[in-house]
Amino acid sequence: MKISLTDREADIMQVLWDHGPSLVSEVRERLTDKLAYTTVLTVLRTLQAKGYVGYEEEGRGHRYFASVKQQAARKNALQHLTDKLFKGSAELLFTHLVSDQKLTPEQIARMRKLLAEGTDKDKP
Amino acid sequence: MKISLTDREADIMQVLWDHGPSLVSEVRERLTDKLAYTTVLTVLRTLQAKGYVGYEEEGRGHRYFASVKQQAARKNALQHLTDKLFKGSAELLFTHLVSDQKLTPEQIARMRKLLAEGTDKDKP
DNA sequence: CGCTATCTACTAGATATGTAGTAGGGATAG
DNA sequence: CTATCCCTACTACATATCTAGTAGATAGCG
Repeated sequence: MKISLTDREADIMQVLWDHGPSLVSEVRERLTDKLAYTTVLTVLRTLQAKGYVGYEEEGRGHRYFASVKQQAARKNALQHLTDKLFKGSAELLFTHLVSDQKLTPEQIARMRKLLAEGTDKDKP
Repeated sequence: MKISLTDREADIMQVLWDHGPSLVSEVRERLTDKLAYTTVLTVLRTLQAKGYVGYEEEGRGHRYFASVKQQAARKNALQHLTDKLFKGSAELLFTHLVSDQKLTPEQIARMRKLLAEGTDKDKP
């Protein structure tokens, strides 16, 4: 499934991924930006219409849960960005990531390790 | 400057970055999607309003040019994505990049080299 | 039972995005 | 010169996004 989240939708999905199934009020409390209750509800309904969240009845209200994996959303967004601004080259994106961000030696070390593992996987 | 491009805007900036200052008709010809002349013009004017492109008179028409660097746009987009979907962690984004994309051994090798250079830069 | 708090559903309006048409002016071919 | 073509400016309109208000249901309190 193709997943495309707007900024605000991403904020809300983040809450659901981090905290699991939540009531509207719980999502609202956990958002950094303080929005009206109905605003949060509206976005949740948009997400539901898109098929990215579901909910189950709980008492008088609904408990919403993410129905797409964070991994999938990340992959989609990364793919989209790669296509739109990096000519489809993940390697090019990586280059910018390393050049622009100020990475600590520890981060670089971990990244190297990860790359080494990736190479090893080719000969199991 | 904060740079945020919509999908279509990115398409058009890409043409300007790749081919340099261009007439509307030239931009249009180079776009993958075939759009009406006026559509391209409208987007260029939006970009101009945002300060991302400028133009100079040329004969009867305008020759548009990017006034923001591709590097800057890429950095901004990467930063935005990192913030929105990767909890602000470039390292986390990198992890997904390596896991999700099918990278060739050559690409991995080049990435390792790049990381090695990054490490070396710390002790010049 | 009636009041109040809490929910959802529906509605609303501003702004952004995407696409394109019409009007009108200057250049150009005959 | 005049019919045509290319180009910009302005306008239009559908859809998406963002935010929030109003209406109405329900549940618990006293």
